[in-house]
Formats: sequence, C-alpha cells, structure tokens
Amino acid sequence: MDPAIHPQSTRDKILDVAEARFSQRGFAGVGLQELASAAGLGKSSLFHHFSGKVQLYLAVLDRVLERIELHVAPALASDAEPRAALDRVVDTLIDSLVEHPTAPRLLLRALFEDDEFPDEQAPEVQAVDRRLHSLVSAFHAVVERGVARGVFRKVSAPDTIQTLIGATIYHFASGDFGRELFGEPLLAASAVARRKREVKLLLRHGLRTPGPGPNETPERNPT
Amino acid sequence: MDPAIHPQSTRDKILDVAEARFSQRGFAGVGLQELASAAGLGKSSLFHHFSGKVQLYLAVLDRVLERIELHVAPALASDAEPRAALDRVVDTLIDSLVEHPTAPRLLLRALFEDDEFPDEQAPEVQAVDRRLHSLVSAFHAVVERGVARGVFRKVSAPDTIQTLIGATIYHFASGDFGRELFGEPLLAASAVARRKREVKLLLRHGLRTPGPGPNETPERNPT
DNA sequence: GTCTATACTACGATAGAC
DNA sequence: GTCTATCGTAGTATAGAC
Repeated sequence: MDPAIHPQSTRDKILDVAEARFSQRGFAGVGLQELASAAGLGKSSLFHHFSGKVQLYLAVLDRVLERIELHVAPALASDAEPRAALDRVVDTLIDSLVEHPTAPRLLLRALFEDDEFPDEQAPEVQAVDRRLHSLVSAFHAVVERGVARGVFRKVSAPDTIQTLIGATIYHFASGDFGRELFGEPLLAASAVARRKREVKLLLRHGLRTPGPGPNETPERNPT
Repeated sequence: MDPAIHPQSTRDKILDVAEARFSQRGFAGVGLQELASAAGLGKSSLFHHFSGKVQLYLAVLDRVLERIELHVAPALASDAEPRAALDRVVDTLIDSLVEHPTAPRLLLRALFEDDEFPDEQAPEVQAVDRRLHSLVSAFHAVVERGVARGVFRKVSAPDTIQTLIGATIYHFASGDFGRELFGEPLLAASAVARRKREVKLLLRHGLRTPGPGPNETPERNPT
C-alpha cells in the first residue's frame, strides 16, 4: 500500500494503459485482450479488477475528470473579479489538458457520444456525471457573475460554456488535423502558449461590455 | 436512373443508414450486419456496393463534406467585407449542420480521431482530405484578409479556425450533454437562432481591432 | 491474483448458387 | 444484385486450477 514501495498497483497500471488506448480509439475500438497484454496480464485477469469493460471505461473517465477538477477548481471557486477568474480557468484548464494529453479526447468523447450504457443509473455513471456537472455549474456561475456585475455583455452562459469547451477540449483533442493546421504539434510549448493567449484575448474582447467606457477596470457597477 | 422514378438507389440507402449509425456510435461501434439489415439487405450484399467497411465509412464522410461545401462555399468565395463574410460563414455552416444533424458528429470524429486507415494514401482518404483542406484554407483566407485590412486584430488564423470549429461543429455534436446544458434540444429553433447570434457576436467583438476608433465601420485603413 | 480453458456471440470478409 | 454458407478472428465473459 505504500506508494514509495508500490509506485503503482496493478489496478493503476490497467487504468493507465486503458486510458491511453481508449483515448486513441474509443470505447468500441479497443479490445480487452489488447488491454490485458499491454498491461502484462492475461485477458481474464482484468475481470478481477473491474467487473466489465464498461466499468473500466468509466473508471478511466472518472480519474481523468478528477485530475481536471483538481487543477481547475481553485480558479472556479475563487470569488475574484470575473475576467481574472476566466483567465485563470483558461490557463488551468489548458495546463491540465496538456499535462495529461489523453484527457482531451476522452473528455470530448464523453461529451458528444451519447452514453449508451446498459444501466443509465449505475453508480459509476452517476459519479462521472456528478463531476462533470460540478465543473460546468461552477463555470456557469463565473459567467453569470460577470454579467451581473456588468463586466461581461449579456451573453448566454450555456453558449459561453460550449464555446470554451470547443476552444480548449476540442482544440487539444484534434490530433493529426490540428498538427497539420498549425504546422507543429499542438503540445509544442509555443503552440500551447499561443493557444492560451488567443483564447483569453478572444474571450476578453468578445465578452466585455461594449459601451463607450474605457476598456479597462469598469469594476463594481452596482445597479 | 431517373430520380423521379428511382428516388434513391440501393447505394444511397446504404449510405443513409450508414451515416445515421456511424454518426451515433462511430466506425468501430457499428457492425456491417446491423447496417445491412437496417438497409433491408443481407450482410454480404454490402460488399457489392462498397469494397469494405472502411470505404463505406469514407464514402459517408465524403458525402457529408460535399453537402457542407455546397452550403458554405459561396460565403467563403465571396470577396465581401471580412466581417460580413465571417457572419455568412457562421450562418451557412450552422444551417448545414442543422439541416443534416448527423454531420456534426461525423465531422467531429473525422477531425479528432486520427485516421488509422490501413492505406493512408488510398484515393478515398485523399478525397476526404482534399475537401476538408479546401474548406479550411478558404476560411483561413477570410481571416487573413480581415487582419490585412485592419478590421480584425492580429489573430492567429489557425487558432481562429479551431475556435470556429469548436463553436459550431462541436456544439451541434454534443448531444445529451448539450441538451442538458441548455434545457432544450440543440436543434430547437430558438436554440439554433441563439447559437448563431452568440457565435457571431463573440467573433464580432472578439476579433475586431480594439483601438479608440468607433466600434463600427473602421473600413479601409490602408497602412 | 493470475493463469488456462472454454462458451458463446459477433466481427469483417469471401465463395459460389441463383 | 442478392442470397446462403462458411472461414478465421476477435469480442466479452465465466469457471476453475494454481
């Protein structure tokens, strides 16, 4: 149990190889035999750690969401000025996606593939849904707060969430296409820095209240 | 051959059911038996119309891209003012995605799933790549033109393309998640209209050159 | 906790009758 | 152009030995 002696359990090793494979080819595209041999196990041994393929997939997803949550939560929880909070969300979210490059694809699949899991009410499904909902509603609150304080235009919060997801999760999920579009890997340091800058600037300018006021520090405008 | 007498060939029927299934569950998630019986055929009959599963999938993709191209091309080809052209691109692209709701998911998969097709140089693969590249480079030109004319900030064109894809294709691909986020189907008339408006406004404000100038008609500012 | 062995189904694809 | 039959493989899952 000591992580210094057992740096990773068999279960964690399975999760690691499953995360890599599922990220690349999706749930249906990966077989348990492939996973088992990649983890150095026999096919049947997987069933001693996970009750089935679906549960393994959900465990992978849950771990990915947990890591994102850990990175982004501070930026979302802070009651900082909305524009600064939004910048921090973009930075921390992109940091977490870059640190674990399997995450964007797994998340993207989870978001757009309508889960067709046999038991919709299974505890594993609900755990994943709960984490996702937590992140989304926290970001929703940041946008609404910005609108209420008058530092953002009267944008639709759900639409803004979708745009942010597209600008971050989709972006870093687009593998060959993205690499060809930019002429360099999406994970290259320069490409990551540019992406952060571009997204933050687009949101900065795109969300701010137009008006004749100065484009900086129109803070605290109660009523 | 007369479309009035033969409104759709067997090949088209196969393409239709394949488009629906592949859109929902992806390439690996759909079996040929399922496709065949949904098209009212025996499994083996598929091989008389397509030489294999991969070719069928690529034919579906190509048809989807062709339809998008037909909708969006006029907006991209026009040498109109860049901001107006951008608005038209958003409108026509979203129109085409809504008209064929299978398209967003198929396109999204094509963009982020690194094609692991046996023969990378097969003509079918290149046909799809060509259509995709055509659309992307045309949009690239619109953004660059706007930057050159000074009506857009000095944004990164590839980053802008990624953002637009996320804001449109990802958005309309996000099924259950999107429906839960908005509280109504993404294809509801009100949701579509709002999405168009939000994306166009975000780009309008997010891309325009800041400066002290008026927020409207800073046209023609040659050096 | 991992293994071999096995059950049963489905997969993509081919051959050949009609 | 569609069919039945079949091949070889791989799929998820279970049972039981070690």
